[in-house]
Amino acid sequence: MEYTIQKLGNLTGISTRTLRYYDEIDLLKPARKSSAGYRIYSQQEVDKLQHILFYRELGLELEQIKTIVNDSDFDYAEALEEHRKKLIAKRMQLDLLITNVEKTISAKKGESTMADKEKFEGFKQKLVDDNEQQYGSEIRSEYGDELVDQSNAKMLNMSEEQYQEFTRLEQRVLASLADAVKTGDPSSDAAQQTADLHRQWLGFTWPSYSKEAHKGLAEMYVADERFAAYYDKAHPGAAQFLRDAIVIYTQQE
Amino acid sequence: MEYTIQKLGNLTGISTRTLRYYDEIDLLKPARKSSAGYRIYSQQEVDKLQHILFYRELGLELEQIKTIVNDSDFDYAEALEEHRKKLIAKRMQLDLLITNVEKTISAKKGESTMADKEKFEGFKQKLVDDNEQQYGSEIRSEYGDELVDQSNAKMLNMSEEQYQEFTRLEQRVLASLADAVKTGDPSSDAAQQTADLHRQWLGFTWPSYSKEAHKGLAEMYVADERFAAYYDKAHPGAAQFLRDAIVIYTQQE
DNA sequence: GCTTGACCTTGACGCTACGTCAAGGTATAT
DNA sequence: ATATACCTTGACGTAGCGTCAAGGTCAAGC
Repeated sequence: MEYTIQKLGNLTGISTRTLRYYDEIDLLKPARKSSAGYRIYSQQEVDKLQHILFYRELGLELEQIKTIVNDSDFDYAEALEEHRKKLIAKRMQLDLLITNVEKTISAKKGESTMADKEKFEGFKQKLVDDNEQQYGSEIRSEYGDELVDQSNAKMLNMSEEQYQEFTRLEQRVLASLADAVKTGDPSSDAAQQTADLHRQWLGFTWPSYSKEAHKGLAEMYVADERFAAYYDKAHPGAAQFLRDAIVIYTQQE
Repeated sequence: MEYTIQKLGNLTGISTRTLRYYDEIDLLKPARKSSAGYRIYSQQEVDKLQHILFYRELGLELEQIKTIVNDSDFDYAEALEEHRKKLIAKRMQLDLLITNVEKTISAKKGESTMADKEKFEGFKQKLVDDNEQQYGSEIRSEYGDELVDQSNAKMLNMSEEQYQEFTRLEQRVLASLADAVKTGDPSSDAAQQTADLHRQWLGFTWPSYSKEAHKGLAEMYVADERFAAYYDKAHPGAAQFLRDAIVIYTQQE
């Protein structure tokens, strides 16, 4: 079966302009051209187009897609993982935006008592600061821990001390965990202390404590490899160990 | 104080090209031009630029900003609210994208037993369906339940990023609550929106949603002083208010 | 064989918000 | 006078097409 450009367009829901563009950038070339210069596509191109659309659906850039569909021995996995990171970074930026917009809205609505000018100045300053922070972290790496930490701090709207307290506590959890894991016993005092620190740490971000939630989170620590990696950084097997300790901890009392 | 283009650029961190561009599109014109044709900006323009940058920071398009800063009697609130909705819609699209990418990654890793072709076909179909759903729901309303549910589904396998997402959502609940409580009306849109955010937030830690459980938790918010203290931090009486809002929310429909 | 209408071609501008030369004039200090 | 820093306008490039525009081709009906 052969298709003219419009036939193919109707089949796939892609505009003829787009198909011509894909031809132009060497992403998808027709099988041949008719004597009058018409583009003729065959089944192979239909299949290839489906591949292309698949990746386009995932938000990849056409240049990347070109590489993927042309190089048969391309590392899809890595490309996708890379792409995922980019998307997540984007989402974090969006989150920042949304928060700022919401702040602005509520400030505009709520505190008309405040001198408008003054308010504005405050916002301006804040945004400038935000900007610098963001910019700085962008330079550091694509989206390193810093950005995450900073946006967290900002978002949490914690006071600075609180935030430091929070991160300190996190460090203490890690340190304590590294220590406890050496005992090899999740029911040991050291391990149970770690679990308790972990509970306190949770208190910063969760409004309430429940054993079930705590245990649920612990399960996630082993189920999700990214989480696991975070804790295993402290010591190999630490995520598993922490899970066990928390399970015991939540069964207590 | 008067500024040449570069002076102004250094003052505000904006490139001269950008300033020239803003002149070109009539967003920010210099106060006057020197005899040699140099752009001269005065204090007024500095202030206006700050306004512009403020809105730009919020992700508004320059055309919109032009309207806002030129029409003195413009409805900021509505424009911002509109913008917020757009951002949220974008974020949900991003969430879907991320989900799809993750699905693809895990499928590639996990089920290499499946014939590649077959797998692909499935995905294609799935993506098409997703697409239609997405498109459909976008038409139905700005962001219908489907999208919310879909993004919820993803959250159930919480990863590290998702955990951060979770904490951010929590902050949004608080911000929204602080805003809503000022209306004094638990049935107001703002209050109901807060309740809805709260529901979404629950989705992170509860395997399934039920109105009863939701309402039960709300009751606890006033019964237990620790809960109350947490929410009252946002605004005195906020816990009570949130309870009332959730009760109304769960009675809906 | 001619007309009509549907389909095809290439070419080029438009969109967003600038970055980045390029070619040439201006201000200031030495 | 010269070096240097600064200014101007003009124009191309970015991603992924949408949207004319001007003109050639094909099948069908007369």
